[in-house]
This record gives sequence, C-alpha cells and structure tokens, in this order.
Amino acid sequence: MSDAYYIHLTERLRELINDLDACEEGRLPAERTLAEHFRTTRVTLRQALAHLEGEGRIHRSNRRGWFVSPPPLDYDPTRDAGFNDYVKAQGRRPRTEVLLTDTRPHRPAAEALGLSTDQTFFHIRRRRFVDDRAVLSESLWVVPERAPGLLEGDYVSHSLWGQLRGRWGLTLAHRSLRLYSEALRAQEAEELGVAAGTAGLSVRRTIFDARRRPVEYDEEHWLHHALCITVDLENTS
Amino acid sequence: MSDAYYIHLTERLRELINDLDACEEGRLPAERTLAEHFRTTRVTLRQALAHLEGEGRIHRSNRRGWFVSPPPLDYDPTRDAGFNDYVKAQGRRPRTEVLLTDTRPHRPAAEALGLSTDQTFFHIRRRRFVDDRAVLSESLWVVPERAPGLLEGDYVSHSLWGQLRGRWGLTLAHRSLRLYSEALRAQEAEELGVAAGTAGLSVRRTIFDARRRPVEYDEEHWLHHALCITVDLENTS
DNA sequence: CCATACTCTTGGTATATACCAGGCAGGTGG
DNA sequence: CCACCTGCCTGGTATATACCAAGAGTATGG
Repeated sequence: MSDAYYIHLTERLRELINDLDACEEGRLPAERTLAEHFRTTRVTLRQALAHLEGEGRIHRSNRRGWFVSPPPLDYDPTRDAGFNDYVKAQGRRPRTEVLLTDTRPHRPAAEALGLSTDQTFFHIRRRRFVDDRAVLSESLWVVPERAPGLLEGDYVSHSLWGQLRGRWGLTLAHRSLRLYSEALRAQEAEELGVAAGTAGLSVRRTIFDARRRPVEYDEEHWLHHALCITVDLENTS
Repeated sequence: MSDAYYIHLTERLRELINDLDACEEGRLPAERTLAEHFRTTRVTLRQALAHLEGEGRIHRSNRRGWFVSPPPLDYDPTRDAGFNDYVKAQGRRPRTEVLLTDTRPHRPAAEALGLSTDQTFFHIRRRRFVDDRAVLSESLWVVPERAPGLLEGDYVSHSLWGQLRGRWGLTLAHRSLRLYSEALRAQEAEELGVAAGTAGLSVRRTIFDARRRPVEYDEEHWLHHALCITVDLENTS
C-alpha cells in the first residue's frame, strides 16, 4: 500500500498537527525545520504539506507559514440568515470589510436577472472573516428599484437580506444557486491573502421576489475548505 | 505581476490545451517532451500542470498521461431526475456500474435517518461514468420497509428515484444535503482511477417521505471539477 | 491463436541545491 | 516618539538528476 515515503510522512505530520491543535498552537514549525526533523528534503516535505492542505487540515499564509485549519463553517446558501448570525451561532467570530461600493451596470448580473445590459445596480464588494481569517470575497449587485437608498443604509452590521425584508418588504421567493469548484483568480486570491490558483468554491446566487421581479445577483468566492454547505428542503417535488 | 516563470508556462500550456481541444485531441504530449519544448525541467512543468489541473482544464490518468478535461456536468442534487437522463440531456454519454449490493446495518445511514443503529438497509455501491470517464463513486442505503424487493428490481437502467415514486408511491418530500470539498480517500480514488488525495466533492443526502418516514441516505464522491451544482428553489422562506 | 513475457514509455517519487521575494521585528536616525 | 531602514526568517520558484512502478504495445513461445 503506502510504499511512497511521503504518504508515511503525511501521517506523521497528521499526528503533529493533532498535537499542535490539542495545545492550541496554530502554527507549524518552518519547512526547513520539519524537513530536517523528518530527515528528508523540503521538496518532499512540501508534497506532504500540499496533501494535507488538500484535505483541509492545514492552510498557508503567504510567506508567513503553515497553520492548523479550524473546522469548516456550516453554511446554508438558501437561508437568509446573516453571515454574522450564523458564524456567531457556531461559536466563531465574524468580521466584514466593505472593499467597494458603487452604482453601475454589470453584464453578468443583468444577464442572470434577465435585465437589459445597461441596467445599473447597487454594487457592494466585501470581504468576510471568521476568527480573523479571510475566508470569503463576495460581490453583490442589487436592483436599485427594489431597495432605493440601500447604499446609504448600514448594510454591513445588519443582514442585507434582513433589510431587504424589513425595510422594503421583499420576499426572496425564487432563488437559483450555482456552486463550482474553482481556482481563485488573482484578485480574489489577493483579497483572501492566498496565492492565485488556490482551491476555492464559487457560489453564484440569483434572487427574485414573490412577484418574480429581479432583486439581487451575487458571486461569492470561498476558501474551499472553510465551509461545508448544507441545504434543507421541504416539499420540492 | 507574473514574475514567476511557471505562470507564463501555465499560459502557454493553456493555449496548447485550447489548440488540442479544437482539433479534438484529448491527450497532452508527455511531460518530458513538454519540458524539453518549453526549455525547463519536469519539476517546473509539473507545477504548471498541477495549476491547470486545479482549474479543471486538464486531468491525469494514472501513469497514462494528461488529458484535456471536458466541460463540467450540470447537476441538481435536489431534483430526482435520473443520472442517465440529465447526462444525456447535456449531450454526454452516461454509464453505470454496480460494484456491490448487500443488506446490512450501516451506522452513518441510521444516524442520519434517525433510526436505531441495528436497522438494516438495502445497500448499493456503484460507479458512474460520463463519456467513459469515471466521475462518481456513490453508496446508497435505502430503508427496506419503504421499498421491499428493491434489490430484485432493475435499479440500474431505470432511475432509482423514479422507481421509488412509481413502484412504491413514495414522495421524496424532505431532503437534507451536505456538500463538502474533500480529498478522495484510497477506495474512492481507486474506483475513479485517480491518486488518493485527488480533490473531490462529497455530497451526502438524507431523504424522508411526505409522512416524514426515513427513505434513503446516500454518499456521493465526485471528481471535483466534473460537475457544476445548480439548485433552483421556489418559495423557501 | 492465444497467453505470456519483455521492453519501452509514461507519470510518480525522491534527493540535493540555489536563489528569490515578501513578512516582520528590531535597530537607528530624525 | 515615530518613521524608515536593515536584515533575518519564511515560504516560493527553479535546475539537474535519478530511480521506481504501472500502462501499453510488441515480440515470442506454446
């Protein structure tokens, strides 16, 4: 079976990671130190580290080191609970940074919502953290007619969907989701503090209200092991 | 920006892949050939190949070579259209292999469905192909009381869910889904003809009927870039 | 004619080594 | 006291090379 040395190495590292996790030490020793300790080269060691990264056990922070990964976040993209709420509900610490807001046309949003390509949107781009680790970069485009004055409101500390319901009485009735494993592109990767090409999960959502009027389109880019998607459905024949 | 040579190399390879795809040539030249052609080493070349693999552009077949990847399959885990139907609907060629059937208890299934751990299930393990490439390894456990005689039926060429509806009049009313990026373990990896640790997507489903009686639990392991998950929801408040 | 054995090709694993570039802390000068 | 600079530490990229193991086709012998 496990003829390859790096498989054995991976198991040894797994033990090390468990130990570190047990004593709440989040960081692994330097690659050179580990390679010397296991009497191998950095190349082979990095192969094992990459393997564990693929399993979601550890992650890297650009030129800072390797860190033990926390358990994934449970996330239901069909519920409109605010990010802050469900992160806190899982005993984790949420944070949100708004990177950009503007008002302009956006072709993919228009196409997804079935609007003309010169339709303008309220656009919000933000970055979200769990326990101070950036795990999500998202952009959302809201149809201004559905939520006039949105960008003047406090759209960060309160749930956006909660506001759409509360302030504008919208029912988010029809939703379309698309999930896809991707490699993070330069911009998202930079925002999440990882190398371009790191594995990610892309979530795109298109939302209409009860009268089938277009409400919102958004694109999320998650660090792929940061979340576990759960969906509960009733009566969808 | 792209100081690293392997980034440049990745772009060159991307062009090559497009060319190959255009002339319907699915296979890339050997690593040694490519390395020589781009005047670099296999190590660096493999780094670029791994990058493209992460993007889902190419995939490898154990010691046979690198191949251009087909576009992902659209898949809606909330619909009970049969695998064969929606693969064909997308102009692809489906195939299913039953690897194993038996009848015995299974703890995870029992727990997910809220049954006692000594509950027995009809268990089917199978492997599914798209255009002769194995993309999915799945195991499903059906509560025998819901579908007596299931294993005697032709559960391969017809949709399983179609049978549950047609032969036993079941409505698959309540479903719970769980999606998670994973590294394929030895067994699934072998069944899919890839190396252990290859990126995969795990889908677990728990299904109850209209009377909230447990019907089925299943675990799917997909090659992660083989599919794009789409979900359409109505009126889920 | 078929099965077996050989051999070539392919990717997979591994060592040894070098230099680059960004994070970060500690020192230094204004 | 603060801003900048310097240098060390880290992971990131790259070369050169070797041998292993499984796939695949070919030659060979019954």
